[in-house]
Amino acid sequence: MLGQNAIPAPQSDDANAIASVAKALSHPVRIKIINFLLSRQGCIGGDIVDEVGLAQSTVSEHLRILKSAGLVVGAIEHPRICYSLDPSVLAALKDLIGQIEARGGPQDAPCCYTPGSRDPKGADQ
Amino acid sequence: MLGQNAIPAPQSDDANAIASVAKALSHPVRIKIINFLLSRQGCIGGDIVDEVGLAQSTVSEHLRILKSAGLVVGAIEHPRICYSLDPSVLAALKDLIGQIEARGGPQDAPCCYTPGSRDPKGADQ
DNA sequence: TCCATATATCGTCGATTAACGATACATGAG
DNA sequence: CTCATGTATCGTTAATCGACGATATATGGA
Repeated sequence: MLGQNAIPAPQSDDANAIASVAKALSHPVRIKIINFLLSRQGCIGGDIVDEVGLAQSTVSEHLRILKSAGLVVGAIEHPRICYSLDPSVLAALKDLIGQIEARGGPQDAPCCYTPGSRDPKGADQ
Repeated sequence: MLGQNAIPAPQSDDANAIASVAKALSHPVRIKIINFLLSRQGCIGGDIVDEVGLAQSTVSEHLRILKSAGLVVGAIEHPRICYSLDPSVLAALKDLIGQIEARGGPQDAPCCYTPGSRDPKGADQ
């Protein structure tokens, strides 16, 4: 937990960008599509429709979301589209995760600005 | 509604877990809250309500979402709650991002299984 | 030319989300 | 006990999402 002062905390500009990428990742079907793209060396046609058990139009919509988030690009092949992953938009999210991990768990944080009270016990909710 | 219920897809469990965490990160206000928690050494009371410009009940709801995703824990202090970050649930998402980044951009992937066609140009929409 | 294949788009419907104000709940202070 | 403070919950409403079938579009092949 040392180097993170070299990395400036993402400001409200980045909040929207990070949230957009996270939103694209926030559906199990889209995670499955990404895993499927990872399991092949970068290209698939409509095998994705078989992989997830949903209608073709639904899968196309999920692919549209992934593409508009920049996570997936589609190169036009024959009548097919060749989909592949583009990691560049993940940098800010990865950085945020790194910052969170860099600070360790909540047990490391001595609880804060109460004048004269006892130690914080791990109470949730 | 018979989609991914009983499908024996390999990483089905993982997909749900990753999507849940990503969903908690998929709103700009929640990213701002996380950034605010990062900017302090782990603890705040209701300063979050001042930071984001929303109603107290709305902020409480966002905190509830972050807590139920496991990203934030709250230790009860005086009348306040001491919030802090818990990085442990981020491991799977971080791993997925690492896998995507490890494979490089789509330009590295020679496009796939079309028998005798030319190179794929970057056609996106 | 016409057909088959692969993908995208449209319209709809039910479910979920995000926001708010009002109010309830706990607890330390006086 | 009563009040003030900080947080959570409830009820509502508008907006967005996820899924579907039907249909449109593009293009290679017969």
